[in-house]
Amino acid sequence: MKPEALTIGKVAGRVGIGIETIRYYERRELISRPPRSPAGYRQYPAGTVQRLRFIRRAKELGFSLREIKELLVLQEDPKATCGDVMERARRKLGDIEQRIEDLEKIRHTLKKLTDACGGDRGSAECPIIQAISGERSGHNHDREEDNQWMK
Amino acid sequence: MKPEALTIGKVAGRVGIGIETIRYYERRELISRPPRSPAGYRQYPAGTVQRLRFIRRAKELGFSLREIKELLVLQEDPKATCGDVMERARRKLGDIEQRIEDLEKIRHTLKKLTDACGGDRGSAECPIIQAISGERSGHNHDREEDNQWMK
DNA sequence: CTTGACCCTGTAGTATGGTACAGGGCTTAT
DNA sequence: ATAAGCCCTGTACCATACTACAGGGTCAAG
Repeated sequence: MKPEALTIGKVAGRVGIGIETIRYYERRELISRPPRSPAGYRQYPAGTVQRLRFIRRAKELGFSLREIKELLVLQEDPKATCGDVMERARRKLGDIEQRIEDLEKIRHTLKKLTDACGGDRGSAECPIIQAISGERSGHNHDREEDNQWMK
Repeated sequence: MKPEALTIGKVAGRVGIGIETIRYYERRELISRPPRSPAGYRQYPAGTVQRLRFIRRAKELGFSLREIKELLVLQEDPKATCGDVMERARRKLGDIEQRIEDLEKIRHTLKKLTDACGGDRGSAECPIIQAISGERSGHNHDREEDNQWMK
């Protein structure tokens, strides 16, 4: 008896994900089709648990399943280099930094808006509503679309 | 002839969105069903253009269509106060700040990882791959799930 | 030998925010 | 009067990452 042969439920338990998720990953080809028991049950080698943890952590780093699949291919390709991996990590880093920047702009605008609002008044006169409506107090009548009001 | 009565195409053009999007917003009840011409064409009052711009800008601030609908309801409710609006804006601000924080953690980890990688070596020995795999060099064998490896 | 816990496939639904037809009807300029 | 260019409804599809059945088979304990 090998130390291997985990049922899907055991694997799910060890990784901390659902059974359906594992089958989903199989369909998405992030893990390969495991051998089957005579009854047709999936029999996973211990390595699958590692692989699924890899997937989970890569997800936490913001990689999509599609990107994780690429990473897994690289990991197993003897011709692939560390540089290939780094390139992807760097691209993702750039991605993340861009998203942070975008969110910072939003944060800034939202902060200005909430600070400008006393909380009294009716909602129609609310400076927040008015700002979103485009009635900027600085009476600049925008020249048709393409304004970047959040600045 | 009133100054009103815009066809859906004109409205879409003025706002800079697609016709299908406007019909989608109608289904989502972000805009109300406009009156129809004898032939069944939608006839929009000029206010709809403003309303759609409101929607677009609120979207830029990170509000979902569901939340925007709430905002639009507040805007039209005479009993609603500015405080109701501010509450939503503040919640969204908190949201955004949380997302920024999460992304900062990711950014930090990703930066460490890319810095640790020379670009030489095969992909299997890549420190990035190894870190995601859970083979931390600091040989701390994690006690089964619930580790926060990104710290 | 029965019961409950587990496994199987296949399909469909969730949420989000649209986009893309198909198969018609209307309008407008020539 | 005819063709281009609008408009209509209804349905299906895109991506993302699952989740939830239905309807069945299998396995282990008592």
